[in-house]
Amino acid sequence: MDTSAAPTSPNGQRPDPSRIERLCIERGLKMTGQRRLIARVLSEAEDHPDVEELYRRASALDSRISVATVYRTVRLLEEKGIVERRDFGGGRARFDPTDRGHHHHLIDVDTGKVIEFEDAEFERLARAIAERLGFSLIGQRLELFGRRPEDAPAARPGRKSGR
Amino acid sequence: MDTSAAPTSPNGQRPDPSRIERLCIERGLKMTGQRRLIARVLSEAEDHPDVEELYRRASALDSRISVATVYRTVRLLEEKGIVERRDFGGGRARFDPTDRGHHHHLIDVDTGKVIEFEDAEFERLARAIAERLGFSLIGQRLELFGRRPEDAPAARPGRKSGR
DNA sequence: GTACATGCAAACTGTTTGCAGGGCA
DNA sequence: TGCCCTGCAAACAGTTTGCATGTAC
Repeated sequence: MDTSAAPTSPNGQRPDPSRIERLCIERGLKMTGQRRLIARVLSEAEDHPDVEELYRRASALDSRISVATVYRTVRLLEEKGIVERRDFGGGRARFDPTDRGHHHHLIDVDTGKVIEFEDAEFERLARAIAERLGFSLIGQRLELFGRRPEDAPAARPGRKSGR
Repeated sequence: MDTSAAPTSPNGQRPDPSRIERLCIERGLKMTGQRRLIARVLSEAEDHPDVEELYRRASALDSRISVATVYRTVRLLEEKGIVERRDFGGGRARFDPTDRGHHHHLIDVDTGKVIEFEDAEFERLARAIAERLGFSLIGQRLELFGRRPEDAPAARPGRKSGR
């Protein structure tokens, strides 16, 4: 997509560290070529890729990487709080850099597209509900499934949650 | 848990159809011994069992059932809208009879226990958010993850659940 | 009687892990 | 240089499925 986004120093030096790479260094991770690669793919992603997709994109940039490494790296990043593991159904984990800020998702049931949103009132409400039940809120998961009123596809609310 | 809940006719006839079994019949499912068994286990469950747990409970009542059948039946019930598939993390699907009404879940991150709750304000808010984004709300998923404060006020047993 | 449900075990999918070799600090 | 990372493939867990047999309607 955005090949121009590969920042290279004037004389062919290593590209500038990506957003996520900088975070990795900050948290003291040893930066190998593979980790740098994954960091860059994640930095450039505007969606929520799963491991397979990360592997595909990383391989395209440099094929000397294996899925096992993607799994290990992604888990490491999760432990360091650099990405969050998401589950939108479909059985594969998807990943979301935390530095994009806290947000939730609305899934378009017709197209499968995922829209991010934030809502302060919801945050407040979630905390209030947890407290009402005698808990302090650690985390939350909110997903809305919606349909654009405009288009009227023949199909009924499809149930494509199969695995 | 509630073994006394096995309803038997005066003279040892077949137990009355369970809540879920009635729903199955309503939707035209062929009722075999195994399906009746699973229907009963689900009717009596007050938590959100996974397949393994359903299998365990069903086997205890009648060992002539296999996991494969539990998987197939549970999928069938989902297609018929009789149960909902849930994912509370941990990699196994858990099941929730729909006739218990619409509700959300708070998961105790320390014990794994699941507490059900409803909240009218949230329903309102969810619809409003979807509309704001240009969608009409089809479905939603809300899960809160919480921790009981150290000096826990030993919250009253509300609607408890989980495993 | 027939179409469909079941049990068994093998197949599949996503993910993790042991081991030998390689690379970063 | 030493420790950790990586690739490979085998191991795993949850779930699905093909086939022969059994059973509800």
